[in-house]
Order: sequence, then structure tokens, then C-alpha cells
Amino acid sequence: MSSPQGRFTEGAAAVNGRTFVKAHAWGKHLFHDYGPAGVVHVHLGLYGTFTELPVPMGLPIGQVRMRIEGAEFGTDLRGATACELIDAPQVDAILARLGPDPLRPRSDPAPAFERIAKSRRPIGALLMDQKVMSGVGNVYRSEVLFRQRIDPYREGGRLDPEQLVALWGELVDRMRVGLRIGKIVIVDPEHDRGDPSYAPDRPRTYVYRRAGAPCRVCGTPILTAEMDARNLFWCPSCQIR
DNA sequence: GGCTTATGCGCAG
DNA sequence: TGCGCCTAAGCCA
Repeated sequence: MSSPQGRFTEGAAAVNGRTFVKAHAWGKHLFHDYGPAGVVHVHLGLYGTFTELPVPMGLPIGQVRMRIEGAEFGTDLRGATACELIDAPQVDAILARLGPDPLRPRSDPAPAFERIAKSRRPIGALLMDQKVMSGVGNVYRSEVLFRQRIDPYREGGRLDPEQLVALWGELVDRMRVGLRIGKIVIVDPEHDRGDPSYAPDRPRTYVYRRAGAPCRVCGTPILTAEMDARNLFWCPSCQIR
């Protein structure tokens, strides 16, 4: 591992030349374990990216914050909002403020259900709150609420227990598909199976970024509004308040 | 080539 | 509540 330029170099210097042992993720947080040297905490934020390159990787292009080089391939990290060396207690502190992650095996949604059930905040905001549950982003919040026919403005406490179970199940299913194929596809994701190049421009979402376009189910124009400083999308006809 | 937008979040005020 | 981060993709010309 190396830390070529600017920002984050101080912390990362401590693991310069160290061997990357393993990685794990909780919600949107990624942890790279370097054994006794510590843990590198990465959060991609809005525009962080890892790009993969064959070895030899050549000189870094642009503002590369962290480079990991393997035997055959390596990665360059750019644009992340966090890339810092932390110790075990700091890892625990981050995990302590995160709710259950639908992508983690054997994740227990009960604490999330409890928080939602007693909240008067809209479900569209609760799904984005990392303390309630972690990993759900702005695309999935709009899409799973459409799939479950729940209006994003409905108060959390006004969801039935069965709806909470169904909503969680929907998140698990959809996010697993996203993980497997490497992109968010809600509309007929099985088309991607075995052929990532299949119909690259076919529809991927029901409502996300489709403001004004007809609902794929009922034809009603999709609405958009800001909720918690993020763009929200929904069908006023399919989704019940 | 330029402009806009964004799968997110911490912090100032 | 609004800004800053500062990359990449999509869209237009």
C-alpha cells in the first residue's frame, strides 16, 4: 500500500509498505485491516471511486489518495471523503453509531424496526438515517418505497409490522443484486445475469431520476421533491400515504 | 470541450 | 440550513 499525494498522506504513511490483510464493510464504511499497523477507514462519500489497474500500474494520474498493489492488479482511490488510519476503539466508535446493514449476513433488523415504529419522521428520511439502518442510499430509498407502494412522506410509526418486514426484505434482495452485478438495477435485474453488457441502456429504476416521466406501472407522472437535502422520487398514485 | 449533476457526510453558524 | 469536498459520468454543443 502507498499514499502518493496530498490529503490523507499523514495518516496513511503509517501503513506505507504494509501488507493489506483483509477488508470488511458496514454500511457505507469500509475498513482495511493492516494487522498490528492499524486499520484504514475509507468512506467514498458522494464521488469517491476505486479504479482497478493491471500491474505495473504506472505513475498515479490525478489526485490519487491511496494505492494498493497486488501481484496482478492494483487499485487507486480518488475523491473519498475519508481515508484515515484508525485504531480498534475508533473502529468500534464508528460501528456503534451505525444501524443494521441489510447486506451483512445475519443482520438483525429489530433495532431498526423499533426506531421506525416509534418515529414521527417520514419513512423516506428514516431510511437514509445511518443510525436507523446503514448502507441504504438515495437510490434505494426511492426505489424500495415504490416497490412496497409506500409513500415516502408516511410517518415511520404509521407502517405496519408486516410492512417493515417486507421493506427490509426488499432492501436485502435489491442490495444483494446490486452487490452481485456491481450496479443498481431495480427493473428486471435478472437480465444482467451472465452478460453485463446486455442492453446497457435499458431502464434500471422505477422512479429514481424519472421526474415527470410516466410511472412504469400506472402511467402517472413521477414526482420529485427534496427530503433531507436529497432528491426524492415517487409515484403519487402507486404509493399510499 | 464545457456544463451539470451526484449512490454522502461533517462542520460552521 | 447551507456549504465544501473536488471525481466521474452524462449530456449538450
